[in-house]
Amino acid sequence: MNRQQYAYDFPHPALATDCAVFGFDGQCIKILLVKRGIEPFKGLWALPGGFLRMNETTEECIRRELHEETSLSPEVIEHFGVFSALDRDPRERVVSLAYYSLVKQSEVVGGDDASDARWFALGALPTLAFDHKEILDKALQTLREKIHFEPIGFDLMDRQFTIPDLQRLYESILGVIFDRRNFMKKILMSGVISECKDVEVAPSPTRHAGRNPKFYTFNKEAYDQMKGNGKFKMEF
Amino acid sequence: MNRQQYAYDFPHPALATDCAVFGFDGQCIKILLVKRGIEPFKGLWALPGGFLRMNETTEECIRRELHEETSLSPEVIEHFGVFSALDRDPRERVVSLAYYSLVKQSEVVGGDDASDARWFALGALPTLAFDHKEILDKALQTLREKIHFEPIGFDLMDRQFTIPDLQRLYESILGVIFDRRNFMKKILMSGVISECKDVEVAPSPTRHAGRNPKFYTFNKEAYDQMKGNGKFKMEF
DNA sequence: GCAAAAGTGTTCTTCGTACACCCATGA
DNA sequence: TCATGGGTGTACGAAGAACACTTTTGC
Repeated sequence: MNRQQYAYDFPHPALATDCAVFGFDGQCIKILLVKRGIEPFKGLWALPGGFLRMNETTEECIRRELHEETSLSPEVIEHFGVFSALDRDPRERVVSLAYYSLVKQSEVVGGDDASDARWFALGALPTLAFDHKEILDKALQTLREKIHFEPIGFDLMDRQFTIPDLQRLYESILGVIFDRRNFMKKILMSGVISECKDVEVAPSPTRHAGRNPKFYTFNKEAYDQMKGNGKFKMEF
Repeated sequence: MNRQQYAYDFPHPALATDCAVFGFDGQCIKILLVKRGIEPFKGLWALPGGFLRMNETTEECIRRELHEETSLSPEVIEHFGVFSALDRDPRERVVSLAYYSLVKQSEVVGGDDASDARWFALGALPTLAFDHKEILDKALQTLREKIHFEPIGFDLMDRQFTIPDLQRLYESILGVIFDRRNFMKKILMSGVISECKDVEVAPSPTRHAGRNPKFYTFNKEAYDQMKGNGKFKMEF
């Protein structure tokens, strides 16, 4: 294979994408990391991602890399920042476009048991390669800011979910405790969720006692309409 | 000069930055554009910006380009998006990092009279080069979303400002009309502005009649403290 | 039967909103 | 003197916050 076969009039940095993938297991928020198989930082854990190809946009790039490295094809992938410190990659100048992704439990197909991709709780993160800790911190900050005002919590829940589960999600992300009655009232009054008539969900393996909760589903049409009107309000 | 002197193992896109610069003249919000002196799109208006150099971060890049092209060194420059369509630049594959900037009237040093940089009202935009109309639209959308919950309006006002001016700014950005008394109450109750004892501002040239308004200043320390507490609230 | 979790309503307070008059200034 | 714009307070309604008991289920 030819080396140095791509030449330009002026210097070009390499352009990469990295993605902080968030998931929720019913109790707390988790991050998906992959173990690096090559140098640099071989053996360390890193955010999934890779270099941009010339025939794809940056969002296509991160979706391709995510699928290659973790078998995921999440609905929600959003750009949130640029990391361009001069020495962030020891090989050459690499600018990284940072994305976050929100995946539902039902989108996780398994396959990450014996592989080199694993979910980590926020409190038990390993040492990360490159500046990925910094990227992850900013992703978390972005997630916390957005979830105050936008209904992105639903993107982390399965299509059918219970309100107590949703409350645990919010509490896990924001690090606070809400009153059950007020939380339920606020969610129901927002008008964007509706009760499921036919529940198609297996009982959660994490449930142990207590009354069977009702299941709800997110009503995207209602949300889009209210958002268009400027009538949507859900603040935490 | 040597051509094609920079070579790599795998193809690299060019990386550029572009910035939507917002200003407020006391009546309505304006955008700073520069006239292109070279092909492609020679003679058309464009957002200020340019290619990343290898010895600077992307934020340093957009600050340098902005200073070179418009003589501005604004306090506030924020990244808000990536534009990476394959054919967005006819010369070669160029990925653009999009920034917006908020400049105070007092930061504008003049110098843009006979030059190729001009302020345009939102309703009187010329045809823009590249995909810069798309970038500007997304910048505006980002500005409108942020100003709902964050005190970025102050970044467009001089250090000392009047509440009616601030109200005009909000109304101009959001395209709505507020009740004067309620607007003033909300701003004052937020606790982040305080009345100026010694006013050092020349009377506005746009004023024509009416009582002399009071001047206020943004109290950044109070804001930072309230933001840390999670106690800050100012929603429009 | 007991512990753990989920469903449900009311009161009080706070905040948003609607609304009208007087005063200072420039033309 | 008149037109324009800025300052000020109140009353009503909606939304948020605090708060306890009952029901269902697994062990």
